[in-house]
Amino acid sequence: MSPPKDHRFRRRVTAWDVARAAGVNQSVVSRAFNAGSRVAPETRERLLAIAKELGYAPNALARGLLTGRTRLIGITTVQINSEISSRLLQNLGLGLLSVDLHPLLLPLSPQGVLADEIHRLFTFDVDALVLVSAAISPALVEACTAWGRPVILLNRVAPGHRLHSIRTDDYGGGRLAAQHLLERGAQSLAFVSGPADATNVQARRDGFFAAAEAAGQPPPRIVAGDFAYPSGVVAGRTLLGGPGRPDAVFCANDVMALGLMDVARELGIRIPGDLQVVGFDDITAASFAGYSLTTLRHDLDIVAAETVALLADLQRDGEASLVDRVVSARLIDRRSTHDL
Amino acid sequence: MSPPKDHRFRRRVTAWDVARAAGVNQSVVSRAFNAGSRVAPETRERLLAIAKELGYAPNALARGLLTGRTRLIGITTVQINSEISSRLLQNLGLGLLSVDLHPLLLPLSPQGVLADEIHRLFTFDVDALVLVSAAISPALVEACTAWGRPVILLNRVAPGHRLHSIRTDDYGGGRLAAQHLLERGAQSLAFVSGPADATNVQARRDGFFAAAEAAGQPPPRIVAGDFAYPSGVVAGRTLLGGPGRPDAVFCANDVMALGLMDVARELGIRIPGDLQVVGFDDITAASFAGYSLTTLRHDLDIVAAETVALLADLQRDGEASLVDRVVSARLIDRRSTHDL
DNA sequence: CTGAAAGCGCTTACAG
DNA sequence: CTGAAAGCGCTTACAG
Repeated sequence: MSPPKDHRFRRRVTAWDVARAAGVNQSVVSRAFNAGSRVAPETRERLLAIAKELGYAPNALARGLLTGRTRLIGITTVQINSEISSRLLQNLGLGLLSVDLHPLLLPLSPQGVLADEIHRLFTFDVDALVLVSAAISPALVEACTAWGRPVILLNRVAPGHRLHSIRTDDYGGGRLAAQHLLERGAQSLAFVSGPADATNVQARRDGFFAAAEAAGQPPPRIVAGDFAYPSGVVAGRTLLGGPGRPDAVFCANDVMALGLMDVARELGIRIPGDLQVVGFDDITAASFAGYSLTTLRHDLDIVAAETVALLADLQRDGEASLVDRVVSARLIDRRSTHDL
Repeated sequence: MSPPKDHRFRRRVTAWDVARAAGVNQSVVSRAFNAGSRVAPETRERLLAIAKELGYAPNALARGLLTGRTRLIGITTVQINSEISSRLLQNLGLGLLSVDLHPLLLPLSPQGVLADEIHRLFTFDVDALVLVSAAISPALVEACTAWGRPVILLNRVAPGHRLHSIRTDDYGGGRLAAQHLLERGAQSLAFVSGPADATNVQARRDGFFAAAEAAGQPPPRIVAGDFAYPSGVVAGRTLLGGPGRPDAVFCANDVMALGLMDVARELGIRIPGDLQVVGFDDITAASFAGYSLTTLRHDLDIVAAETVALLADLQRDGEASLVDRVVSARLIDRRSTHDL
């Protein structure tokens, strides 16, 4: 086989250049860069040195095309800019790099339809897919199934499908919230909800209600929210402005809880004296001195680490038995439920 | 040329399958998928229909290998989990997809050395590189220069090098902060700084000091910070706890300003009556009712849009003249400097 | 307009 | 242990 002709667009340093400089066949260069291959140790060292000098490194695309393993992991996420998603993405990305896997991103606007866009990742031949906090539509499940490679859902579930799932225990977190509030003497509970299509919000609510019922409480009052700060303010005005004010509120996320706390401050309602508040997420602002919000913490490093471990296994073994890992949420006890 | 044999690892649907099903040559299938190529319109339609049925789409890796354009854009960022970085990443990613470019992520831990890791992106043959708020070391500049393809710095500069730069006007923002505070009657200014290696912090400080001097003020007092909330609290205690308390503070970012405001609240110092505060970034929490922080807003959508436009140009033309775009920061006037 | 062929940069059986 | 060759899935001159 002969060395390649000049490239149309640009000239890269290739294995042929190294081979020529070393006076060996190109395939030997390839072997020098593949741990498993038989090469004379001194040959390998010599080739590696020449490669370094020439600035050569194997082209990952060509390798991927040939081996069927691109080491590319498709990651798709709506709202990278939410604190939880972005922290998860950071942890995940760092973990992937540590096992020589590379995140190819497919960010989606909230209005975007994932099932339509997902094919972009397929054309790049990603080895696996990680869906971060994305809504899982039937069309999406179908596309993933037809695709035939591993898919991991983060903080979402799609029961009855061959999709791996790694997630925070939202139900357990909801239970903890109710138990904690009741232990501290709460008499009338309320819940501020999130977007209707987020399956994890439902789980948080269900856990909260179940624990309340188990303690002999009537069903908590529910106020709608959409995860954003202003909806927490609105919920606060609704719950705290009129008669029948609850003495304990569990918000489906922290940001809304902060809005509700700001309303309480405005109305002169003392926290935790007159009102206890619990959030979910443990965002940075929850620990600010001005709030000190008790909340349920996602263990995102665990979620990320488990995801990376699973992906590394899949690279080795091709397939793995279906994973459904639930990471428990931890209650972070702060002043919004707890006087110093 | 004959159709390929069975693949070692898995069988994809290829252009050959479509060609066989349609009774044409594989090259015709390729042309059907390339807008610029001559194919009989009816042939194209027929092929597209068959492709759809078979679930065929051209493999982006093979295409990239051949054309020298992968449509992959390397994006590297330290701390995706900071609100500004993650919002920038979200905007950027969305913009890239809209021009059929794909973000390959290289996240870095704060201790990570970018110059060492950057080669990973080179092996994937990315068409260009975008560095988000990364420290630009000489080694990094050298690696990028040797690589020879376009590099865009976001919110950083590296004067004297062939690296494009698109950034917020930090200096101008610093000036605006000082002017705004002085207009509102501030008598003694202070500045809470950020990490020493962030070039944008220096620019904010320089602008702030320059405008103070231009107004005949003595140089503001400086307190060190590191961008994190606790350092804002410490700065607050330092500045507000002792004698010679300033009546106006400009913080290098919002998070520290919030820490300082929480200290003021604790000490019973009224904002803006006794103390005016200005931040930088306009993070979500700055607009919370409990803070209502006046701040300088990055126009991240503009930064992202300009970046995408530049990358799209580069795809078309190969090279472009060096871009150094400065996007002005906008003062967002809230209650921390302004009674209702 | 379509077909046959070369080639992108690599990996991996297959000989020797 | 090394060389020669085939092939991953595509694009693009080159003929006809």
